[in-house]
Amino acid sequence: MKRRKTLADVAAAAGVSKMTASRALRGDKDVSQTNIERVKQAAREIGYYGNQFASSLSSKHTDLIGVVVPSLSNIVFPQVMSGVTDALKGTLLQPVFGVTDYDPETEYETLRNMLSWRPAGLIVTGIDQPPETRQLLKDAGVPVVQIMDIDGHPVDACIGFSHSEAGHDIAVALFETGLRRFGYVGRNLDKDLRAAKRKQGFQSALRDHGLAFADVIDGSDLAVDATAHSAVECGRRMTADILNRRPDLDCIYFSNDDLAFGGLCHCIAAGIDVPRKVALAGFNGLGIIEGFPGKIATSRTARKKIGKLAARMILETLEHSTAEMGKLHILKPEISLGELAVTNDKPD
Amino acid sequence: MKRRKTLADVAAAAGVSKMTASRALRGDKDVSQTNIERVKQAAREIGYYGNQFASSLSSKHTDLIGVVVPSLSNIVFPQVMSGVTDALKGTLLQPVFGVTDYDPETEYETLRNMLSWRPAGLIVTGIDQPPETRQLLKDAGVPVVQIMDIDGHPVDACIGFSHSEAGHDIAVALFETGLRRFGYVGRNLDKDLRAAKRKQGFQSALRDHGLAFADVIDGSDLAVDATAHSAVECGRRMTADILNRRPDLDCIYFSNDDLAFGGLCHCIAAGIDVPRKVALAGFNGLGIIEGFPGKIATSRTARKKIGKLAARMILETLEHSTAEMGKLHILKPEISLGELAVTNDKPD
DNA sequence: ACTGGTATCAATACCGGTATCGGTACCGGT
DNA sequence: ACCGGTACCGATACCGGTATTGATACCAGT
Repeated sequence: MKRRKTLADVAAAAGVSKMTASRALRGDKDVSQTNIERVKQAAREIGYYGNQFASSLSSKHTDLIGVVVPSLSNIVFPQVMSGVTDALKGTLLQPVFGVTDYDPETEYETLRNMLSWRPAGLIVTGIDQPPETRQLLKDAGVPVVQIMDIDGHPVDACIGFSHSEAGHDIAVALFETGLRRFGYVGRNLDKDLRAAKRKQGFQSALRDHGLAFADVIDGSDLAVDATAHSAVECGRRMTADILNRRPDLDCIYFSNDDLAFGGLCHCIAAGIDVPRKVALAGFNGLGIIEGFPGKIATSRTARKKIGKLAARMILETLEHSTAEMGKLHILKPEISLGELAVTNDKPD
Repeated sequence: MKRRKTLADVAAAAGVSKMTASRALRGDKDVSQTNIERVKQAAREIGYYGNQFASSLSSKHTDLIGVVVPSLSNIVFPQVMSGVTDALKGTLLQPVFGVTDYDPETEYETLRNMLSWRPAGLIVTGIDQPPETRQLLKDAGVPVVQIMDIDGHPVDACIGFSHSEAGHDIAVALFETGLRRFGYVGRNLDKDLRAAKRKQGFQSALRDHGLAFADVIDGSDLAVDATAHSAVECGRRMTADILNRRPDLDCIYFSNDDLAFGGLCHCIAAGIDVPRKVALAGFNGLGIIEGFPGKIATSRTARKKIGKLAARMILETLEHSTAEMGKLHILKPEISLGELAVTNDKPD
């Protein structure tokens, strides 16, 4: 393997100094038009591409934005990442992704690792990092945006919405359509803190009306092996279970749309009329529920937009060295009741 | 913002030289036990974490594995990424992801950019890169694994399967269950070359029996705005369209499971018996089709495993400086006919 | 006491870029 | 002819680590 081309090679080929070559390639000023072309031509000819290590080390500056998400299997996070990528397209900045598997320890390590790359900014999912991790973020010395959750104390900027409120709100909306006997189906609540918050919010709304979940399946039952099956499949089975135990339920709140959709699949296969016999409510507003439009109530979250905004906020902060956008952005989920809505009122 | 801690600070705090501190932190040899502890203690106290730029520049060595995927919105690729991440967990290597949006130009730029990080290895989706991009991969001087497709000439190692064969095989399987009037529903075939290959393979199998697609919707029709809706929603609408035009179809081949599932949703809502009135076939074996087990025929691809294998192959190559695993791994998709199978034979 | 070997450490020279700053050439104005 | 200003360029000194080499101390063996 032959030696990699360096800037010196380009400079030599173009007949200029390293410095001029460097400036020409970066579009810096103080280079004549002829030399710009000469250098670029030379670079292309010998197949030169820069060395970020040298560049970043020397300039004490990177174009990296660290993005930490808990999971890749939940489509929601790739969508957030996609938003970030879009917002950064065309800028000089570039996202770097890290996955934590919902594990605080892994999260800490991932962040440490990212910081060793001296990113220009950080986007981190969630707001409930343990103290040590928070400290890391605080001391990072770069803009930090926490996303997807605002129930807590942000380290710096924060974009998202309140999950407990989201749970609360859809509970109220469902209650107002006349539903009374609620069940809950979820899984991985021990790790997915935000889903747990939604459940709590839902419960608190029920309590306001003197109600409580008539039945709960949260995956701590061994009824379903959460890891062996897809979310849709789990939702289907858990729904079968809960409706078997409590056929009188008139509404089931799921921890997300995938599970809810699984629930719908069960109901359709079992000939259960949704939403008249039992209403189903999920969370996120995923594309999947468009398969049977209006059947599943949900809270539509602006995932991609959150990613975009987070990236833009970092950009702003870097450019103006102070966030002009404000430190907190709330993108309240929009409740969609689907067919449930026609009996009472009709939003959108 | 105070100056970042450097190795020199650690060394000073520990009362040793930079070099000794460096060795101690990296677990290199030639350091006394007492000094190892002294240095590590000092590093912890002043909150030191390394500078990858300096480290990698000096050692001419990185722990990065570049992973290039075409999209984040198609759940398949996050799953591949997830496989890579898993396989790399516990090693010193670390994945860095890049997204191309199915655009060759973006792919080229993404790769150039990755190479400027001097990765230790590259995992690239697809095998049909344009010449210039291929050259980049060839000259990279690091192990390159192309994944997800083997229909073509790999640059180096290659893990995946033949899409045209996959299309061909499921066509044969479907034909053997007695189906004869086939329709095709897909979208983005201009960009998703692998989907196009499956379609071709399917067609060639049909030709072998003197058949052809009775009708094709590939999204070039303006019937559905491909970008405005989810894949499931698109599948639903396109299926409605094609069955409206050709109610006599007895099987529809979709470019993937999302679309196929949308098709199933339409059929269920419209009271069309699947698979007896019309059979549906997709591709990938996504979790989503477990919502109605057995209803959709599909080819189950080992996406996560492909990611894992690719990462492991890079590891192997780096360790032994020669791939012991062989340069080509074919993970042939497993055909699942679902309910169609019971009429003829029963696999699994 | 002398030699060779081992363990441990520090000084030095880079890695491949970029910031900085001091030239040089050339221009128009007087 | 002289001067200040501008445009352009290159030598030099780093950036923060690591590979390399050489130095030192200490020990066992003879």
